[in-house]
Amino acid sequence: MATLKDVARLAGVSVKTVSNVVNGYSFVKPDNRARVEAALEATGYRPNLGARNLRRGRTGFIALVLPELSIPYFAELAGLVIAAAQEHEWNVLIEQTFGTLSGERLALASLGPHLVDAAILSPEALQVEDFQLSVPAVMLGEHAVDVPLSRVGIDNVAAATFAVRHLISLGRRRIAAIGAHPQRGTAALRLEGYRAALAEAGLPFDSSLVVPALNYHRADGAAAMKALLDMRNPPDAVFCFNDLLAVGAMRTAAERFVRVPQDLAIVGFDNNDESAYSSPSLTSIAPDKAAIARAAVNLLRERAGSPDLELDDVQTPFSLQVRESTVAR
Amino acid sequence: MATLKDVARLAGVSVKTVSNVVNGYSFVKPDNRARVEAALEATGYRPNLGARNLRRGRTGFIALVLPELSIPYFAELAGLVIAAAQEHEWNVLIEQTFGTLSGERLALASLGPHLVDAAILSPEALQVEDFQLSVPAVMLGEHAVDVPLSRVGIDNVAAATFAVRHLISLGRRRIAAIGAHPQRGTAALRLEGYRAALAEAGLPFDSSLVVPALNYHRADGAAAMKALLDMRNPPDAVFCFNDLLAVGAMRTAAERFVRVPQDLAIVGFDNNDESAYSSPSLTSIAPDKAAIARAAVNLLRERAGSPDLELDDVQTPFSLQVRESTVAR
DNA sequence: CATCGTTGTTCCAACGATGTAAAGACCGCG
DNA sequence: CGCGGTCTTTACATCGTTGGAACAACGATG
Repeated sequence: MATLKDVARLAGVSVKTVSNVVNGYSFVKPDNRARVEAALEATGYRPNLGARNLRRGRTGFIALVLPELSIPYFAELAGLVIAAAQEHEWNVLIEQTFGTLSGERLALASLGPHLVDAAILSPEALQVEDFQLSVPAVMLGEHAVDVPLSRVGIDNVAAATFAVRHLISLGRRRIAAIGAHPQRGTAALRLEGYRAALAEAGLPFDSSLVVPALNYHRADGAAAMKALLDMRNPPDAVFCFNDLLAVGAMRTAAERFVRVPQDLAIVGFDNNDESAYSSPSLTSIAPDKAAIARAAVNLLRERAGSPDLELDDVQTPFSLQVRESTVAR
Repeated sequence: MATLKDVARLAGVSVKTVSNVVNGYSFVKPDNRARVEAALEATGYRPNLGARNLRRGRTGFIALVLPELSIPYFAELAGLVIAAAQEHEWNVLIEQTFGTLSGERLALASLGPHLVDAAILSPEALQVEDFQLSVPAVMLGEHAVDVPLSRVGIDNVAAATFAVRHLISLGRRRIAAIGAHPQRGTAALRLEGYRAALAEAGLPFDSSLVVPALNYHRADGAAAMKALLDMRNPPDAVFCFNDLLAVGAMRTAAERFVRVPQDLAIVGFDNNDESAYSSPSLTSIAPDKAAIARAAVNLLRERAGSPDLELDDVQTPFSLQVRESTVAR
């Protein structure tokens, strides 16, 4: 692998002149520049990023800390973050926490300024005292406790209200919610939006219709739905706090021969790619994931330059994708 | 951020002694070791990986080059690769190619030895002449042309034969295939397996039942299925070259009120997480993804040590998950 | 007591790049 | 012709780390 020194020797100039050419410094004599460029071409020189970054005091990496790549929402988001980071010459390092406190702490601990310039976090269980980060960071989504970090995401309360309002507008009156969780900030906010929509329509809040979910996987949604269908007076609609829960719920409904949407309307949250292709297809709150990714990376760029900018809260747009799980073909 | 120098000053020893302690060198006097360890603790020292790797001539990163993280198979695999790499102190850098030749070339070009120690590739369109890699690499899956790389993956021909044999054993006689592709190696092999199973059962090969797919997304499967159902003599079973195609095909079947599996049995390939929860759930070839990830990382470990090991071909196990898309509840 | 081998420590150079300062080339002007 | 200023290039130090050589301390040995 060619180094600056090799190129310099070949071109008959100093190492620094080559460095100047590589970095686009203006004051290089045309014939020297030409010789250097020829030598660069001939050797196939590629800068050693480690050395460059050591010298420049940055690493060229950002971390993306998320629960699991096997969760479609995070996989899709990760792809978009990688693309957005690439435009700013950042490489993305993905750390999986599996949603556990220890996993998240481990990931955070490995995040030194020597490894990454900044980080994007999607925490679920972290405590306030854990947020002693040594690099600028942005948080995606919402957290249960107030945390000294900038944030990017949609307005969860508004989105949840919007979703439940949609169910109400279809004439549903016994609307359940799946996904309550003691620690997750987003869960609390979506529940709040659910209650707001009910109140707005003058519908009673029935806590037996709120089913908690320890995880947000398909299996949890299926289990929660079983519990709801076993009730003496089952719901005529369900608002699920993410699409995986909704997919699980739909699966249970199908197994029990409950017709969706006739007997039971279902709304999800996240608008995973798969939700447009299920049978029935799933109505879902669709956050603009690309906007989230771009906003997060942009925030980090500002923060990485000037570390002590004040906290920001970027609200990205969302919409409701209405599909067959609430409105039959 | 504390450096070795800071720690050395605090402990009253030389930089190298601290380095020795950090790297577990045996011959350090107990009291010096103790003082150094105290100083390490006090300063919260974390080695600068960039500098360390510059000196050691390695980077601590491996690249994972894949089409898209939004494709569940790759997302699940990426998660497993990250986990496997972590056990060998490797960080994973994900590069997305979007399955295009230019995207793959771009990704390969950015893979210098200064950036990564090794790479795991999932190429789709690359030509033989592109495989001039400057780092050890392993390929996942199969490639259309012979390529000088070690390989990890399942036996695609055997798996495809197994899948189609299953359809035949259910009494299906007009079995279609969705996913033929001029460039993809896996497509050619799966097609070969499909033909082998037909031949074995004495069934005729009908090329009008083989539908190509330019991409392997859900939309492509849906479109291909439409074409099949529009035939004068539509098939009674479909073997799809991946689960996304199968999901798309099932969607089309549902829209046309074709009953699965009664009128049409469907088998997929990859066994995505979502395939267990669709309605009907999807029968699919299930490669052992964790085994693939582990094998790939292990191969790279050997190759990174001694670059010119002979090519290897690791066959990982697979099974057939039988579900409702071929056998009704 | 000189010598030796084993331990323990330090100094120096190097990895590949870039910032700084200073030196060299070149120009026009008085 | 000498001076000052603008280009252009170079030497050197530096980022934080580790390998190697050199050196120092030590008890044991002959």
